[in-house]
Amino acid sequence: MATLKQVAAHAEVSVQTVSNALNAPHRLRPDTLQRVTKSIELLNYRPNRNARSLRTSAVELIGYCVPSWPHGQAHLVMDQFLHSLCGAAEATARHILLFTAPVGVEGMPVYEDLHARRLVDGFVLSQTETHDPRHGWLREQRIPFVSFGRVWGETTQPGPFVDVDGAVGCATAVRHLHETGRRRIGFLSWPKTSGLAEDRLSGWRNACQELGLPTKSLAVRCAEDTIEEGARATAELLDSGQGVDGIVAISDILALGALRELGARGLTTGVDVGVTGFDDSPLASVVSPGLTSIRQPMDEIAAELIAILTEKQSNSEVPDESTQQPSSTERLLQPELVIRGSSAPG
Amino acid sequence: MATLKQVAAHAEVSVQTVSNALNAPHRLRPDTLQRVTKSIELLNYRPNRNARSLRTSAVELIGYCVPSWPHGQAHLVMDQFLHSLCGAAEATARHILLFTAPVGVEGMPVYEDLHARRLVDGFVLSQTETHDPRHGWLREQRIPFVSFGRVWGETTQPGPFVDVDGAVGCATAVRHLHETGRRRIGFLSWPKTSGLAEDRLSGWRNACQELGLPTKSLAVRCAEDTIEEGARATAELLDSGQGVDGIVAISDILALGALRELGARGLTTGVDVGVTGFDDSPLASVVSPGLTSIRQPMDEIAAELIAILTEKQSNSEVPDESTQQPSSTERLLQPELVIRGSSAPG
DNA sequence: GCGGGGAGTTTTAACGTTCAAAAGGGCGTC
DNA sequence: GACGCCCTTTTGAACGTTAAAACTCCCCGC
Repeated sequence: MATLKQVAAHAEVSVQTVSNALNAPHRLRPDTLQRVTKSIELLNYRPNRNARSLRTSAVELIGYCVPSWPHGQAHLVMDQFLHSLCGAAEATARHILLFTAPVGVEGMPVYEDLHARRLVDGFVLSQTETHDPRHGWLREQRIPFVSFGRVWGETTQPGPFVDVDGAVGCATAVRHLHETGRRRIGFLSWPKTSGLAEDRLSGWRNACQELGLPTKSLAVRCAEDTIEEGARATAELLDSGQGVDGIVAISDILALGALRELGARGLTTGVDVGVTGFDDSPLASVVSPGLTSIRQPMDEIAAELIAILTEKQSNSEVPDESTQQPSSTERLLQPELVIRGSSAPG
Repeated sequence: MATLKQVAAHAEVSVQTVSNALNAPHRLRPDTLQRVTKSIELLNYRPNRNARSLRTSAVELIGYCVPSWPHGQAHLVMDQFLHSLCGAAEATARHILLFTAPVGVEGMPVYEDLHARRLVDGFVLSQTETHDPRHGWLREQRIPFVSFGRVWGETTQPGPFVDVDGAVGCATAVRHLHETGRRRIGFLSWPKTSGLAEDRLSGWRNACQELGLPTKSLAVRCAEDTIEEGARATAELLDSGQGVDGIVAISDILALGALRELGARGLTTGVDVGVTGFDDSPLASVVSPGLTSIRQPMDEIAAELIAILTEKQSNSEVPDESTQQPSSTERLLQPELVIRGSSAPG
């Protein structure tokens, strides 16, 4: 494996010149640059990342804790997210390092250790919980991080975040169902303890009120995110005798439950009742009729996450104690409604 | 951030002694060890991984290419796999580095680059395809790797692998359905081009023949892995007039299609017809009745992958040109049938 | 002709760790 | 008491890179 020294010898220049050829080519005379470049190619030289990181004390690696869900409750869009995140990281010559850690504050020593041993420069957090303790902890330790998802239950966010406007997403779904002629639109939600759920619920309620649609007793809470619960809640809506003709579900799984219940009752999804889900998970396109769903713009999210994290790092070189302003970067991105058969004009 | 030097000064020993305290504690006199250990704890010292890697030229990082599927066709158990893989890596003080690459041989320069720049020691491959070119390429470059999944279509495997015996899995499913009283068991498969599918199909066929059950025209191929196709194939089976009372599906998605079709015909899953899926994806437990499914032992798989990769690395220190035997490590693990309502005694 | 300046290049000195070899100290042996 | 040996600790060098300072030309102005 060729080193800088060998390239230097081959091109008959000093090591530093070769280094400059790669990191600051404008400093070289054009002919020298060309000569060095040729030697680099000829010897198939690749800089040793460890040596570079040791010198510059930047590893260009970003830590991401792979979430461990209770069995059966899986993150159906995680592979999409990871793919986007990797892509965004690579666009800035960085990579993603995966690790596991206990949930909550219990896991913080793991984060701290990875940072102290210089395995990563910073972290991308996801699966934020209400009053998530990780953000504040990392902030105190001055460990760079950015969160995918707001921390619910706080008046001010404990750090930079990127999130998707779930309320707007649900409002869009409501308006779409309204446009296709639905007038009694129900909402399948989660327990009140979920900040995420309350946010999305508010989007549904506001949109309905704006359009002059009823909301009273049209929101049903599901105890867990299963097809079974979605079906049960749908049954509840249909049995309420309000003539429900549209259902906005807070997740694709619950929406699938709705589809099942409609089918069981001999109703035609997309004709008798319009249904939308959330996340545009693989399920949405695999089911039939296809499930209209609210898609989070993963590529954009990932790009913003990486951008915030990298600009944070370069800024943190001047950690001015006195003017320690939060200056948290906050990005709220707009989701996109992917329309499929489940909401076809009825 | 404390360094070895600072710890050494604090404990009044040389740097090397502190290094030894961590890497070869038996070399120190007990009292010295204790003094050094105390200083390490007091200063909260953590070795700098970059410096260590530079010196030892081992980064303890394993590359894994995050698969990019055509939209809609997702890897439902990827998060399980990644979680297990991370855990196994961490058990040996290693970590997983994620990256993206074009599929097939096109992506090999990315692998080569990561290895040349010393970002990773080796790779875990997955999503192997028939005649996958990656394995041979890596082998030629003498880049350590291990494959999750056999390379189908080869007479000898091009490298070490860990895989799950899909044939045995399907045979188990057949026997289970037989035990619960089913006598005409169909099989939902994929196109013939999939080596994976042929393997699992053979398991179904052999088990049926062993039990004296019919197989003729009881295997149906689905063009793609969707609920729609699963439903269509199930309809085909039911319409064939053979009195099918059991269905072994090659994937959970296809099984879901079977469930839907049964429901649509007023048949009760688990009573009239028993159904099994494959992978025990989150869907299996989220659907109702729960889907009996064949679970791949992810933790065990991951542990074997990491074990093979790490022993490979320590062996490769003696790359004896003359006795260049393949010596590929090959592990075939047994899957486990997770029984749920979809196959309840009928 | 000589100092000033700038572009291009080299030299020096790290970054934090580990390996190899050398040094020190205690102890038994003859 | 000199020698050798083992056990522990130290010294010196190296891993491959980059930041910063130093050096070398060469051109310019006065």
